[in-house]
Order: sequence, then C-alpha cells, then structure tokens
Amino acid sequence: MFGIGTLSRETECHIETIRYYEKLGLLPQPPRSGGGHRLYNTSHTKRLVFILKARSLGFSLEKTGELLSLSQNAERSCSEALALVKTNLIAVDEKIAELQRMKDSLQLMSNNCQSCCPSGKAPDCTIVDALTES
Amino acid sequence: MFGIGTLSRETECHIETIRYYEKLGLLPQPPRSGGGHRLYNTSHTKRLVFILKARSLGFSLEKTGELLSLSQNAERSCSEALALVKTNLIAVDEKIAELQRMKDSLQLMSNNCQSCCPSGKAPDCTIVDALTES
DNA sequence: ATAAAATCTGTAGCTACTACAGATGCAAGC
DNA sequence: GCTTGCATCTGTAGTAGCTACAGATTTTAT
Repeated sequence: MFGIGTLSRETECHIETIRYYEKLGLLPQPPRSGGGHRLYNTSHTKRLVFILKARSLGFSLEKTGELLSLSQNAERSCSEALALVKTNLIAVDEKIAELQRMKDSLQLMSNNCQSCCPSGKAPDCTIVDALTES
Repeated sequence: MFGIGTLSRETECHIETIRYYEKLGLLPQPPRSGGGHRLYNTSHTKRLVFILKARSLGFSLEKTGELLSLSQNAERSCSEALALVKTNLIAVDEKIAELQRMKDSLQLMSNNCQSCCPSGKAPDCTIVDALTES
C-alpha cells in the first residue's frame, strides 16, 4: 500500500488529476489510512496506466470509461472495443485533415510575406490582407 | 445599421459568440438602439470575419487580438505578424505529428483486432490487452 | 393593439484539468 | 514525546472557447 504521491510519481500523472479521475468514477475510491489519506495498490496503478494510455490515444474520458468497463467484462466483446477504436480513428483522421488545411494556409501566408516584404516593415502586409480580404 | 441576428447570419457566427467576443474586447462595443439592442455596420462585419478566419487557422483568441491590433497599426509591422504565423505553424505541425502517432497506434490496434478475432467475441481482446499491458 | 420574434443580461454548464487556500496527517530526528 | 517539515486532505475557483438556458424587454408584423 502506498500513498497518492507514489502513484503520481510512478505514473507521471498529477495528484490532482488522480483525484479528479476518482471523482469522475474512472478510478475506484481507494481505502484510507486512519487519518484519511488514500492508500493504493498495484491494481490501482494498472487501472490508471490504462486510463493514461487511452488518453494519449485521444480517447475522451467518457470513452475511456467505456473501454474500462469493456476490459473488466468477463465475456469481453472485441467488436465493441473495435467500434470505439474505429470511431476514434475517424475523429483523429478528421482532425489531421483540418490541421493540414490550416498548415497549408499558414505556410502560404508565411511564404508570401517573406517574399514581398523581407525588410520586416511594409504598409501592405500580406498576412493582414489575407485575413482582412473576403 | 443592422442587428446582431443579421451579423450572425452573415458571418455564420453564433449570436452568443459575438457577444462573447465583445466581452473579451475583440469586437468593439457597438452603438445601441433606444431599447438597448446592438446596432452594427459593415466595419463590424469585417472585423468579425477577420477574427473568424484567424480562428479557423487555429489562432487562439489572444493571438487573434494581437493580429487585430497589428492590422490596425498604421505602420504595420510585417515581421511581427510573420512571427505570429510562424509560431502558430510550428504548433500546428506538432499537433499533426502527435495525431499521426495516435492514428498509427489506433490503426495497429484495429488491424490486430480484426485479424485475431473476426467473430466479434474473444476472451483475449487485443485492444484491451494493448491498453492493459505495460 | 396584440402576438410573435428578436434581443437583452446574467448565470451556469461543458472538457479535462490546474491552482490555490487553509486545515490536517504522518514520519523522522532530537 | 515533541517538533519540524513534507504529504495529503477538502473545497472552490480558474483556464479556453464557447453553449445553453431563464426571465425580462424590445422590435416587428399583422
């Protein structure tokens, strides 16, 4: 049994975040010491690592909760987990596409600006114009 | 002079968002009708369009405010605008890279799952395993 | 004149945390 | 046994960028 600081250090997850996940029900309420300090064991660590991995893959905390309950279901339904992964994959793909569009526009603005006013000052900044014009 | 509803329709920006931008100081406080309704003109439209474009390029509202003040500066400093654009470009690039990593992992999980348990049910779901294992 | 639509202000909610304040708990050294 | 200092506690408020009300008023159309 170890305290929240140890769990935080092991998982590199902030203490406040751990408590926040507990509040949301993603982590179970751990037993407490006589004075009220939370006491964890390795099963808590595993569960938190699961949550953090899902987070790093872009799953919302709600979806992460669904994955967690799937993972604890004795008769695991692979297809449900697969559906969650695929939905997230589509969302990630869309975000990439949108960011790529942003990147292209920004690149264009940057290139235009550098070729038209290399001195650094110009009364007709192409960047401002690009944002101003319709 | 027209009302907030018209401005909202023209720019496809929600009424609440317009008021929010005013509250933040991105949009000036417009004149009011006798009864207190906001009255806009085309200069407000232009400014809002500028904001919305910057938003669509991933600028934070704070950075958008900086771009706005640059755009209104008589002696426009191209280099400052360029710096803002470049900083944002780097941030966008980093986000793309991170999402790409997510995508690769999700794709791998999805492929593994589909090849190992096409029936849809399996007691050893590779997705759950991937999240559980260290 | 009246009904319906638009707008007003102000507050609370959303996601996923983060940052306090102020009160305790705990462990180690003396 | 006592003190010191770090760890932890609860609860609230803040962050970004909105969104969604409630309840009151204004404007517009008939």
